[in-house]
Amino acid sequence: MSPETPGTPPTIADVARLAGVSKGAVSLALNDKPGVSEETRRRVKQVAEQLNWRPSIHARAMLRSRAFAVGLVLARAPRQLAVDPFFAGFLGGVESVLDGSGSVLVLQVVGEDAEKEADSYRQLVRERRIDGAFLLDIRDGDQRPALLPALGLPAVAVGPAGTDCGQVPVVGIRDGDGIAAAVGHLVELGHRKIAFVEGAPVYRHSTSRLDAWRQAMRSHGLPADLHDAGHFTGEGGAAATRRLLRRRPTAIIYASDLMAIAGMSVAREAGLEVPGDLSVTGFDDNPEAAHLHPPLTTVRQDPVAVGAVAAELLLAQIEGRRTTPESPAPQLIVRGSTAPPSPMR
Amino acid sequence: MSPETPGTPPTIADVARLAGVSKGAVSLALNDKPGVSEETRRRVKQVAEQLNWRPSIHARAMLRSRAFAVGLVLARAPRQLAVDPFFAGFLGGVESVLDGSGSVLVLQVVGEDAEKEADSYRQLVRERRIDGAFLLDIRDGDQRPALLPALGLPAVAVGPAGTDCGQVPVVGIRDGDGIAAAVGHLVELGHRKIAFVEGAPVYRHSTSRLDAWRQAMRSHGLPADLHDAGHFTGEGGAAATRRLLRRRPTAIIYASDLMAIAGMSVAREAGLEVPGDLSVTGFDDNPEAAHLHPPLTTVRQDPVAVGAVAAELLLAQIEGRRTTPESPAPQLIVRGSTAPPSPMR
DNA sequence: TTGAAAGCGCTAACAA
DNA sequence: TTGTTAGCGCTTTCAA
Repeated sequence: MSPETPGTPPTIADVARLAGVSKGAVSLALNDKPGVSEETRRRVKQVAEQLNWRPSIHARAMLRSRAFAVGLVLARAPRQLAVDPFFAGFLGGVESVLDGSGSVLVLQVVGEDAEKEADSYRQLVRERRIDGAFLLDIRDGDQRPALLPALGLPAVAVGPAGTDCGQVPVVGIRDGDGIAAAVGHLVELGHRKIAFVEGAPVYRHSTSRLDAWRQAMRSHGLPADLHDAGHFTGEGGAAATRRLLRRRPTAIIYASDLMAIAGMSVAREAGLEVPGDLSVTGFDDNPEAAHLHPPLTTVRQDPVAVGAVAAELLLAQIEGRRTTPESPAPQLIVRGSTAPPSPMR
Repeated sequence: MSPETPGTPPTIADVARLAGVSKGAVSLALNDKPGVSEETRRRVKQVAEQLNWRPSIHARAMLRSRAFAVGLVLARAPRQLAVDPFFAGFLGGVESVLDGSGSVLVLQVVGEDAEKEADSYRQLVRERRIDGAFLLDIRDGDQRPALLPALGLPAVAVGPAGTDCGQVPVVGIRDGDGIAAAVGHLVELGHRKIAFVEGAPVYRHSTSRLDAWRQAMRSHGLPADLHDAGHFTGEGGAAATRRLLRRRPTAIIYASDLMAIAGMSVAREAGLEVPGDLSVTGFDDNPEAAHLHPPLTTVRQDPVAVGAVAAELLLAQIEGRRTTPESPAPQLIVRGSTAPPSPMR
């Protein structure tokens, strides 16, 4: 391994001196621009390699007015972040694309405060810290789809397919297809009283799942009247389940695994067997889902792919390229928490 | 709300011109340095406010050779990230401190490859992108405690209390106390055959929990022979449980909630009641833990506090200040998955 | 093909 | 108390 170089990192002047050329020549040589002989280019590259030199990101940023960084601002309480396996996968996908691109990710977590969130974006722009931004957790009446273009900041939104974000392109998540698959699966098993526990109505990815459930129910000729909000929390999911159970559904579709897990416990405490007396489906395919008792039937998205697509799209926008990204379809994972309804009920 | 300013952001020259002073005066005025009259300072500040001006981070970075950013490089597969509520809380805590500091967080996720991880740090330093870094997931034979100081990069490690990271200060997580509390709780209930499922032995936070279990068992005069590795995954936890169950423990302590959840399912499939025939404890207090059936007795850390302490320490180190951070104690949350052992077994 | 020089936006040392 | 100026490390003219 090369020896580490503590203290001041080498500058372009060091490279130039050692290669016996001017700073300008070094720049041309290393950026593969014409105006320098092959021989010189080779020597310069070798010296740069040997010195372990990289251009200072700040010096480059001053010239090109590019920060070589993209931003992700999240208005969520840490606890709400922990709940969400989508986020971790998304990050991984983003990084996989950023990796070779020369840009890095600047992450800010600001708690549930839309105003602080907007200020974060403003400040990142004013300080020229980022060249573009991701827009997650699109809300009802969200100001960001207007704010980011107004700031002159390229942006990519991630949300349910069909979401309108004005000038901001959207990587469409096909949550709806996942919910429809869950409804179809349950109908096929013979269920007719299929309830739905939505998340937090302020989020588009919550309302879109509710809408998808409604539409799927209607398309099967079933009433879409049994639903309640669980706010994506365990407590909320449990409370919604308690209320819904009074109306005797034979199956409940939850907009998240966490709520489904809480719901299963409530059902069991009410003396119902899962899936014998009540079928349950979740959403997300948390790591726990496959290892519950019974294992949870759920919808698996591919957050890594979504992150990669979003990052690809954002970089393309920043660099003025065009791409037509494909966003992956969700998948229904059928496990043990769904079964035909009991004839008793 | 102030109108957004698309296009080129204002520079210090714009502020100077509008305020009718020189650029130098603007700099002094806004950084609250002496050498400028109160009257001028007031006017300059007002103009800056009105123009919505912030100094370019890159220009400042060139002068002070500071990037006003700190780095966090994570060598984990996205799936392994999703499993871990600690990480999300830690991020939240870090951000809460960074928020008012003028620094931001640069995050890199590189997959499980120690060499890529090291290269990430090297590159961030060479490009002068960060002023300091966090060191998480300390492993056996980890090269980073040597690498980061060699790169001249201030760093703060986060790991089990007592971990030696050479020149890198460690924010000690007192996992051991949590495990000891779990053992104590079970012993008090009357258990004597208490097994332990560790995580992935390569991580210090895995071995430290195993060691804590051993030591606690011995201190109660019990043998510490029933243990197995579950690698922090659901599959691993299930497999370890199957093996351990043959040796008829009355309780199993798991090094993570995910493994505990998988273990409970395995026990139930083997015809054992939890907690009637087998008591179970987890670690992390995942959002699901309280909503399982039965709810899981587990150890809760305070990852938000840990993140805040680590960030505080890192900033202090970068700025040459001294602090003596306190790291919070973990807490045993007793729920329904633990009970006195059945007299039958 | 090469070298010298200007300038990106800012701070700090200087002179007025 | 002020305004001027020299750079920080780099890219990009422009001359040689």
